[in-house]
Amino acid sequence: MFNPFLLRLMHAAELGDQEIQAVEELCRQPRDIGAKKYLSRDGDEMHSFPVVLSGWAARYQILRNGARQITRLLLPGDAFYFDCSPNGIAIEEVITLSPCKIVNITHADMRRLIDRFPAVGEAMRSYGCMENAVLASWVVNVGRRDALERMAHLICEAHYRLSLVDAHQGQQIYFPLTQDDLADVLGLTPVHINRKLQQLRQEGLITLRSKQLTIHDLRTLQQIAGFDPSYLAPRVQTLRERERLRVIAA
Amino acid sequence: MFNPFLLRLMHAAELGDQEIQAVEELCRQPRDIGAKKYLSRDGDEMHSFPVVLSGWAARYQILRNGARQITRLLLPGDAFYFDCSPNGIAIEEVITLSPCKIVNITHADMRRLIDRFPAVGEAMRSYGCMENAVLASWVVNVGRRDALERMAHLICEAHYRLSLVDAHQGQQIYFPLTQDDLADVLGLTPVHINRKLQQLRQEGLITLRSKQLTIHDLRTLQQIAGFDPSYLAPRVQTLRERERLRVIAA
DNA sequence: CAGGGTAACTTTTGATCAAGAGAAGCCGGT
DNA sequence: ACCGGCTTCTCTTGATCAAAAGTTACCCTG
Repeated sequence: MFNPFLLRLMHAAELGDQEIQAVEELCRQPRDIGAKKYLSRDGDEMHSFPVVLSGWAARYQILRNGARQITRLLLPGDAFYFDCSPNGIAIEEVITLSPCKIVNITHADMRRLIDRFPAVGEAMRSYGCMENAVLASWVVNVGRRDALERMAHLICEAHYRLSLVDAHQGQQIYFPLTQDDLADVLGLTPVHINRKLQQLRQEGLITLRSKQLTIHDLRTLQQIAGFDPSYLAPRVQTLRERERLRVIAA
Repeated sequence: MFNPFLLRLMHAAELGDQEIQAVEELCRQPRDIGAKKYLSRDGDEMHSFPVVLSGWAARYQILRNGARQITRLLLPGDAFYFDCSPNGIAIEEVITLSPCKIVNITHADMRRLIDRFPAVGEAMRSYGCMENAVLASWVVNVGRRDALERMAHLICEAHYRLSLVDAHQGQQIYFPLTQDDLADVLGLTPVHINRKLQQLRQEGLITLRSKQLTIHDLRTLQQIAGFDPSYLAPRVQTLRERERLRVIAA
């Protein structure tokens, strides 16, 4: 089993063998956890942060009127690292959307690691930039795109992000969001999601059945969404590095 | 003149005299810059990052259809640090919304500083968490709040963030956003912004004239917005530290 | 038989279009 | 430096329209 979190970091900065080994070390004891379990609750003191090694999770907020907005999707390789207020208190809830493999890394361990290997600190910063970019793209999505464009953009984003940590990823991806979840990601109602999903299906762009999403026409989907993956693109790698990445991912 | 960037970092982590001095060192050469000037353009290689010492700036994206969405407001003390793709290319544009005092810090300098003083690295991480939280709250704002609530929330956020770096801040704040800008922050049209602004005025909650915003009834505003500042709250400080902060801010 | 998905219909919110009033900067002239 | 007068942003308001939300009920499948 390869480690998608490590892969993320290697996309973000060049790591040597020692660094790689040290990161692996921290991911030793993953635990399996079911769908709809909390990884963090509002007000928790975060001595450690969860890292998703497989499965999907979501960070969200609930408003007074009961409305929910998902503010982030945690896909394999994603960490809940830049997600607490400066006083170390979790400000949002995180829930698994599917069965997941999770490892918890203490902030103390991470700090020690960064002190020893500055490159890891740089990789985390870079990872933070990526997260920040995704978040900003969500603001744009919800703020300025209509329902169909939002759906298309989300699908493109998910597909691209998954492809970064799983080379075997084809046009068929595991997509465990229910229509209710989608509504809470895109700031729409479930009924509306359904309609727009229909539209994408009718136009022959996707099929989505029992959490399997197949993309038939990525080009058109990107076209609709105005999707440009450069905001997620990994740093340019040397040939040797790319080779090593392939070995690790195998 | 105190340094709001330093203040931000001190809210985020406990810094000693040496760290403080070293940060001050990096902010030595601020430059004045007018309104509507670019601090970063799409595709720029970011060898350094701008820090806003006074004035307002905004990060935004433009869509194919010409629509603009502001994804972040840079207030005094804010840094454009977690805002490039992993390959170091700026992915969004940043423009000043008012005359600003800006200092550019090279990534190389920052890395050296962090290597020497891990506490600064921790402060930057913590600052990143705050940014991330603001971004997430914007997703919620645009995704699940109606026009009036969004306006109210933005005002509460701006007021609170400014109060963190300027102790003299009262209920009257400098608020240079035009109604067009507001529209692009909140994902609405300028016309609609105007109407909702009228409503807030008529209800006696605010006055806004020539870039001066006065908040008459913060409580009700927060009520409307469902605003809870804990996501922005600084880490708890010791009494001695708070004293020192006051001296620095004076 | 419950949860998730679909359909039809009504209502609301916010967008669009258009036109005019203020305000603020810019210019040349004294 | 001071002053009209011009241009260009901003802001304001009304009328009309479309997108998406609310509501309710039905269906399908595990």
